[in-house]
Amino acid sequence: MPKQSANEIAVRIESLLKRNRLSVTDSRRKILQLFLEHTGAMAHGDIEKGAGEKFDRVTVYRTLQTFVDKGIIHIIPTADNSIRYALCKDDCGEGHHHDHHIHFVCNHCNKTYCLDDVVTPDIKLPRGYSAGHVEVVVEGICKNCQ
Amino acid sequence: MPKQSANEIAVRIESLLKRNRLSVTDSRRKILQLFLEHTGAMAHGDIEKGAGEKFDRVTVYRTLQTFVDKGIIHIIPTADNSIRYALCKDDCGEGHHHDHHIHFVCNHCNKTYCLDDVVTPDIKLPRGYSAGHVEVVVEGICKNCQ
DNA sequence: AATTATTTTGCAACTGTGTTGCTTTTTTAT
DNA sequence: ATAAAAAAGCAACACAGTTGCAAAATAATT
Ligand SMILES: [Mn+2]
Ligand SMILES: [Mn+2]
Ligand SMILES: [Zn+2]
Ligand SMILES: [Zn+2]
Repeated sequence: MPKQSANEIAVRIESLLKRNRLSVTDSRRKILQLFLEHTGAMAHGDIEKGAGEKFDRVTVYRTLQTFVDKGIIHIIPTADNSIRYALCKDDCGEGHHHDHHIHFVCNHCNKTYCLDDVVTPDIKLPRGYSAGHVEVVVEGICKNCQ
Repeated sequence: MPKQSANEIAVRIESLLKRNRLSVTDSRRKILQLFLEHTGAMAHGDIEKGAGEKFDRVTVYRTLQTFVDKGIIHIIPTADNSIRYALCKDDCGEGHHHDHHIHFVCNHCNKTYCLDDVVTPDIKLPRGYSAGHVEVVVEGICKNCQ
């Protein structure tokens, strides 16, 4: 994949917003850009800082919520109760997330990764239970920290 | 298993505390009792309410933290960022939790269950990643809500 | 391009959760 | 019974997240 110019990225961001019937605003552009130029997942704090204190805290909360609702980003649960967000790469849309990959939290660098190629396993539940979504978070040492 | 008398339970609680080298106090007794007479997991709020507003909020926090540290209870992560606690049934101890079961959250009654008999699956990770703990939370409809 | 309608933002104020320092009370050891 | 150690309660605080509302920005219409 050739490296994209800043302009190409901007176009891509705008089209992503329009495709989701969202007004194109500074905060949405900036926050989407952060996600695109970031590999791992981001905590709310990272995003607030990354946006350069240019936007109000409330705007960041509302923007993230909007993106989750539209299926643009998804939430990653962690044991320490600190929500992380990451871009959806599957065919998620308004009202339906289809993220079937697992998540990895590195104990060393503390980064959170979407392992898009590792699908969630089938879990055999006891009689009477029926499964909807399965969430898997693996904790360990990541590629870069070995 | 024969139904235990109130007295038998009290003895069991006290011995559990002593085994973990913890002073036997009212709050610890009461909170352990809540866990024992409860099937599912409990949120902090449930515990605070269940204890009958008899103890300070801070005491409840500190008691739960102590129990987690000692390997008496474990934390269950959820997507909505609300921590739940449940008794450890495996051989957990101070500094080492060994809870290898999965967790189930019912979308209907909103209860959280430890499925002690369902062990966490082996996850095949991409080259370079090494797994430590694996956390699985399944969301769906529970036995009682079908 | 200008006007209007709609949506989003920022601000302030508030709520809820969890933490910390310190004093008093309770529990444990002697 | 006394002394030492641990835990509880209180007050104050820090921090995350929410809400209502007026101002600003964006989108739709003329
Ligand atoms: Mn993901
Ligand atoms: Mn459990
Ligand atoms: Zn790492
Ligand atoms: Zn249920």
